[in-house]
Amino acid sequence: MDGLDTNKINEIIRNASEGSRFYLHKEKRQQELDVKLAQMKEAAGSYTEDQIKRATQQMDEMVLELESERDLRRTVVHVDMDMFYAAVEMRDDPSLRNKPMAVGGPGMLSTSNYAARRYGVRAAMPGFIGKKLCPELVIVPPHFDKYRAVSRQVQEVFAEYDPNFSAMSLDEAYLDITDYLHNSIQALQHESEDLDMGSMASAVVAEMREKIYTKTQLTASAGIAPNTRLAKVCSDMNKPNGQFYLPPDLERIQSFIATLPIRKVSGIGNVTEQHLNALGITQCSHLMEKRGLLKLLFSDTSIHTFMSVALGLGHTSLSAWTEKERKSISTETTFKGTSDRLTLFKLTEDLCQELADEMEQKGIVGKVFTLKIKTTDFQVRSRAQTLGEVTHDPEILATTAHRLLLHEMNTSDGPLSLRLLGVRMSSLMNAADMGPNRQATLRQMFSKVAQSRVSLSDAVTGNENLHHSKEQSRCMVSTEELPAYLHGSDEPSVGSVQPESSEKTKYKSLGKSRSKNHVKMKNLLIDQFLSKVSENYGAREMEQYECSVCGKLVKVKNLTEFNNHLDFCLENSASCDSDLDTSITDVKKAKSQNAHSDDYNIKWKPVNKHTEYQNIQSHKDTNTHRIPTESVTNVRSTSSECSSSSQGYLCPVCDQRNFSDYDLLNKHVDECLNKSAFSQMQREMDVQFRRSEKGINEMLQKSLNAEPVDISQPSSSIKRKGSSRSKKTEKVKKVCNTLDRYLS
DNA sequence: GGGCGATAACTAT
DNA sequence: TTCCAATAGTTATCGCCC
Repeated sequence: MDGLDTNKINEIIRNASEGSRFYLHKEKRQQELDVKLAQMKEAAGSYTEDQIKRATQQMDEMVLELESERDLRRTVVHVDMDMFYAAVEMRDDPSLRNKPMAVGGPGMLSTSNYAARRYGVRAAMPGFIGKKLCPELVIVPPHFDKYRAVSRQVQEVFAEYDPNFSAMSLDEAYLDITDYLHNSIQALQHESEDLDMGSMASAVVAEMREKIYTKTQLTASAGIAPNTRLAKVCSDMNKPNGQFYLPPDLERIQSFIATLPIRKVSGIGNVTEQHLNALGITQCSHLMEKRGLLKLLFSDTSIHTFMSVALGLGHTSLSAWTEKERKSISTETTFKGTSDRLTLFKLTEDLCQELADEMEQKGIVGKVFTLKIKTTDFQVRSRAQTLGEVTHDPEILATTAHRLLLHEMNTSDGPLSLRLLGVRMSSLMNAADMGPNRQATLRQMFSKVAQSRVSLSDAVTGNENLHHSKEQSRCMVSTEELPAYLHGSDEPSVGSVQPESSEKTKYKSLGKSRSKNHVKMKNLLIDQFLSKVSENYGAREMEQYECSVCGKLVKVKNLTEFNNHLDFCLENSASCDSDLDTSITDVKKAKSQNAHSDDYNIKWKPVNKHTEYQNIQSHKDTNTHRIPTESVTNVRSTSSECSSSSQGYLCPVCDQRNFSDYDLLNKHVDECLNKSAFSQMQREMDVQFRRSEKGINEMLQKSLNAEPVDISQPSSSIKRKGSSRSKKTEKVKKVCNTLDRYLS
């Protein structure tokens, strides 16, 4: 690209973008970087000679170690199709061949042909600027299906030389042709005496490029070197339609590397280049010269990379390098900026569906969900949440995404106006590795509830730290807001405790297929639970206790909650007359009667285990608490006379009992949830919640006889429940507790 | 204080 | 007349735990 008037090009680009939000943002970023660079320079100047000398010695050890791992035995090829997308378009439309053209859209160009590059039009440039640089520029929309088809043809050629080649993208791949060369040389040795590996490699690669051309009418460039890093640099040396061979010779490599501009190295981009430039490092040999300074200024990972570059080292095994498992999967979309909540929620949901589909198709599930947003001012933010379990369920992703998005909306100054939304899943694993029980079991569901509570509160706490907002308690995501926004309603039902109204419509409308019913059901439970927790408790820390009765780790807000859990556990295993089961069975029988009973005025009968539980207080410094075993062993010995297994478990969905085994019940409930229509299920569950709550309450009233004790308080200031809370709050809290019990 | 998981931002292509 | 992407890996930082 000699003779390019870069000054003129830069001026046109500046004129075209100056004043735009994008440009302003870019300038701001550069200013921030400049500050960092200045700080770095200052730090660099402050080191004494002695410090640098010592750092250099330390680096020498690293260099020795790296050098000892040098392997020059492999012949690696990097093949890169020339201006791939543009080349395909030009091949298929001869009228484009002599014109400056680019593939892309008005928003962004993917590739340009060499005619266009003369005007400064290149990849990653917006189309309108391309037009400014070159008014006659033809912009062709991309045809990915076509590129994929061509790519397959090219890869067929690659496979002839290395069946285990690594495709980096549609137009780029690494090949290890060492074995191919050995075989060829053996086959040819009878004919010629002086076959050296170098000319053989060059000939083989030239032949490969020729085959590609014959097959596709497209040219490729290639680099041949002892490792991937060098091969990549070499493929750029004689572009287009050329190749470059760097022999496996230490001296040749060193001289090749020495004058190589650092920016030519894959992995060193704009920002890293600026960092290094600030220290006077412009070519690779400088990296070695200033290694002491680098050691003092950069992270271990960075200096390791820098030294590898300086030595001309790289990967020599493609399989070890590229066959790493995928670490994340994502999708994102840019749109005309909007602050319309309904639109943003809908978009988010669509993205989640898309991501879920792709994950399902690839057979992967993930555990960490990340929402990415870009404001109309080009500010990029990401918000992540770790899910209770691995999944690729679109509903779970969407629910999580909505929570995070809503939180951003609530914490933003003024309306949140976005131009990009993205969703990403990481911590991936193969869906097949999840084992036979792919559906969430009830047990998992319970743990999911607990974990969601923790994650959510963590997420919010994280945000508090970020924004230092004083209004954070208000920011606790109320999932009850979602349906209102999703349906365009003006009235988010924040704060209302009416499980029958808002949530039901929400999930009904989200529901698309019956097979997803169980997930919806679980989401519903979680959301009901979460919204109430969030509303009443704010984002407080959860604590974990080990229940000596059921043996599970129970996550609770405070000891009172755990107290309640223990009571339930103890009562449940000790109860010979099966009050609980009866109460749940009664639910079904009576479900037509007074389904909307609003009786939340449960009078929790006292649990006079105060003295026993006080011991727990001393363990409060850790997050996991263990109940003194003596205090429960007694209870257990009495209860063992009448274990729950002899009683059987009741399916809360269909009324079938006789499940002697918890896991059997679990499976059955999942099936049940699948079978029934969702809306009906929800109605039933709602009724069951209340009835079982009532039943539990009655049961407790019968069997317990002291006032409840809030043991999170010092014994001298034991409070009666509700004494310091409003009636409504108290009521809601009880619903929460009941739900907790029900789930446990 | 090291190891590690969670989260957010950065960087490269 | 308008008008600057999409995807994924890496790194930094914080808090928790031992």
